[in-house]
Amino acid sequence: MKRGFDKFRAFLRGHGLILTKTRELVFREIFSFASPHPNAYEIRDRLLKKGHRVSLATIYRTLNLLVRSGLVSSIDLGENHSHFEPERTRTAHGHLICLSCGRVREFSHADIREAIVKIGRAKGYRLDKFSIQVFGFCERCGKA
Amino acid sequence: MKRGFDKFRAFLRGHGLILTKTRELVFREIFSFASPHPNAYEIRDRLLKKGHRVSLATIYRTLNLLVRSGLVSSIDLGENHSHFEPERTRTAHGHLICLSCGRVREFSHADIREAIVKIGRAKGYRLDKFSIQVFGFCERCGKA
DNA sequence: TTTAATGCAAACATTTTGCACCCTG
DNA sequence: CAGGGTGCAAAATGTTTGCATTAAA
Repeated sequence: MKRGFDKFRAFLRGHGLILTKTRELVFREIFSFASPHPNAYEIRDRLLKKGHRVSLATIYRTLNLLVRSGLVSSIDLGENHSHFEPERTRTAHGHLICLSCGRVREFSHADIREAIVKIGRAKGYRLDKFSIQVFGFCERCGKA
Repeated sequence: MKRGFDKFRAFLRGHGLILTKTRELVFREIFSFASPHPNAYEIRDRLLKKGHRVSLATIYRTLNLLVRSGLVSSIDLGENHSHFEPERTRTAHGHLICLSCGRVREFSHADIREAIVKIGRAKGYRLDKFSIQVFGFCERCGKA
């Protein structure tokens, strides 16, 4: 996503930070959607497989920058660590997590989004973002 | 909630476990709603103030039992640890979290609940539970 | 050349676990 | 008395940070 990358560069510049090779690698890995909701370790491993050795410390630091810039959001999939995904305001979506096999599917919810915006407005909040996690058993696992 | 307590006792019995004084204390603390979404440390401190010294290990062990029994749900409020609250299927609600002051308010969403159930059904999932977190700035903090 | 970025290891925070001892049925 | 429960301390995660070194403008 060229647009996103430019935004990242602008964010860095605006904060007196530099666009480095490493930051670009992390950015591109997330925005490649190679795995839809990677965690920090997955990002590290994927980069390593491509021959890029980036430390977890740097990955976390870059992830924090991306989250602060609004380009990436950190999501909770019911595990004990964070997952990350490109922020896509246009295509509002939630996550459907199978409690048995762990599979994560997305679902869109433009209608739900509207309902939430309305709720926020009614309570006087300036909304930033929201997330929805739905837990259950997928078709395959549900047979049990 | 008498009903809930009976359910806890039944769950324990059904798993060859015992209802002890300590487990009852943790259960009652959560269901007292003294603080609406306590984390493990808050539960420990509240019990301590009432003169009950319970170790964090036991609190976590009991919380896990309560979550497994379906009586309590673990929620993510955007901090780095879990919060817990009594499960209330009837009064479906989400959490509205202020990014500035951290205040957490609840909102009900019977309509959203229906939309989600419909989505789950369409995808062949047997739903267990879902959670919605909305982040923004509350009226007071939004002025800035 | 100057300032920030990186890797490493140590520090942190949260949660889990092993083990000796305690309680409960 | 037997089996699970508890506290303590140690281990296991996931994430952040201090510091010496490296790289970018």
